[in-house]
Amino acid sequence: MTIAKDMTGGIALWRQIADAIRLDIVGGKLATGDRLPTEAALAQRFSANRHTVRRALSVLADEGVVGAEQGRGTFVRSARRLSYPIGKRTRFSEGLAGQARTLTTQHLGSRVENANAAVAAALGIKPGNRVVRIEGVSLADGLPLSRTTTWLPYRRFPDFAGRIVERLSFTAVFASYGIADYSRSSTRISARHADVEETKLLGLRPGAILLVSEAVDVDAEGVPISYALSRFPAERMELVV
Amino acid sequence: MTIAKDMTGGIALWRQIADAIRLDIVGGKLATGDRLPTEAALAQRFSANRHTVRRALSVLADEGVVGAEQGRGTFVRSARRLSYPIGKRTRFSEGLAGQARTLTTQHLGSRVENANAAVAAALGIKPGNRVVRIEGVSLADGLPLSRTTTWLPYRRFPDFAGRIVERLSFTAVFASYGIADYSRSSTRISARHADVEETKLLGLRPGAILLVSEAVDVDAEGVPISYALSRFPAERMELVV
DNA sequence: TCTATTTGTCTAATAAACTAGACAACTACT
DNA sequence: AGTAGTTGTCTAGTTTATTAGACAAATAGA
Repeated sequence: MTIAKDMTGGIALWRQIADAIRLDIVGGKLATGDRLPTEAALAQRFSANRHTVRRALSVLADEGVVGAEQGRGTFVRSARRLSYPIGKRTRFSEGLAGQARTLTTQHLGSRVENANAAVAAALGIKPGNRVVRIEGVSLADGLPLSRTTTWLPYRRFPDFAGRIVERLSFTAVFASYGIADYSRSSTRISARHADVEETKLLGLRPGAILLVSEAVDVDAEGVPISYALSRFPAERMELVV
Repeated sequence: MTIAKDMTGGIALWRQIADAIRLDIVGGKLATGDRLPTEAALAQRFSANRHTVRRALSVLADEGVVGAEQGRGTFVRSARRLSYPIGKRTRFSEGLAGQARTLTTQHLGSRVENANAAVAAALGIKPGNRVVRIEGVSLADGLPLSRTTTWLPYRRFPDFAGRIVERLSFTAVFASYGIADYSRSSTRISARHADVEETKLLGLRPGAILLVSEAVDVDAEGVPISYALSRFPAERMELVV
């Protein structure tokens, strides 16, 4: 990975270096326990000052990705990235089972609002129609994995918000509405920088990159039942189709 | 979209503002021809100086996303983002047909090398085995859409490099090896910043975000035939499953 | 024509990022 | 004990990003 020497892209040099090293680690070039090149060597590799490299390393140390030991070197601490499978039958908890010890979902709140153009198009209803909007965050072993906003048609699921706080999973609440099975109709994937709220809720550093997934689930008859906008930290997650 | 006021994340303020406005445009909040808020209003919205906003707008103007007109305001020029479909039968040219007038693929070169751990695992061969590596860039209406590196087992496809320059598509070359049909076995999707080479080849500005797709194609018997690492500019493309 | 609004351009000052060099503290090895 | 190599810390100077203010140039509408 080569990086841009001229700071004309609006990404600070220390961040480019941190991203490049993190990529070597999550990409498998450096395994857990490996010693990184010395600060001097990294400075030469990136054509940067040693202090700039140190700043990048201190960021990675704060993330828990590496750890420096005076006199010995800097070592890789942890190197795992979770995989989130996407397919016809995508279920959140099933997909990540086995990759983490504990998996929790926090419901941050919900409200009824009028559908904007994007939500209406996804759910196949008219803009302005009432929809239930649910905000949530999911965590694996205490580490935030995704920030999700879900919209559902109010007419069909008037008390969805009330039921989601009792039953823990969307699957269970859908079942309570008589929907035994549902499937994924489409998933759109994009990427962008995190904003302030996402940075806070996901425990990221400002400037982190998010994978953004927009998914529509349909019932057995093919009628849209939910539109979910999920944001995953790209440094901790990858999506698998 | 709220942005981080304190520049502690290594992303320059003008870039955060440019990203936020671009997101409003490709996300549909602003349509082609719409007038943006005035520079003063944007400065207030982002709690930044007008000059910082102007820098963000000049970047978007260079990208062709907006255009400023003295005395009148700044207007949205183009707002489209191409969708790249991913599924069991993913074919590059088919997927984008209809979204662009012209679709071209440039072959940047190829060579035979030894498979590293990642490539070997994807192709189901031993690390160190010989593989053909092919570099390419694809363009829609002259605008770069993806940068792809493909690895194939040398034993099975010794002259793949020679044939790809004559026949234009991978599908055609596979057919010349007697592979009438093939399908996508898995696709892993992640995101990161572009490096210098990718920035140049894709015609991006430093610091642009890439969607990274790692795909394995298999023949009718399920034997891996290719491992492709594609990088899409997140500002111009989204992936649809 | 006049006026309010908006983008374009210039100068200047402050804050942050980056570079440079020197030396201390610690480790591993001879 | 001595030495080479590594990370930790300090000072200082340069470049870049950001803010601040003023005014010119163009537009639209009264």
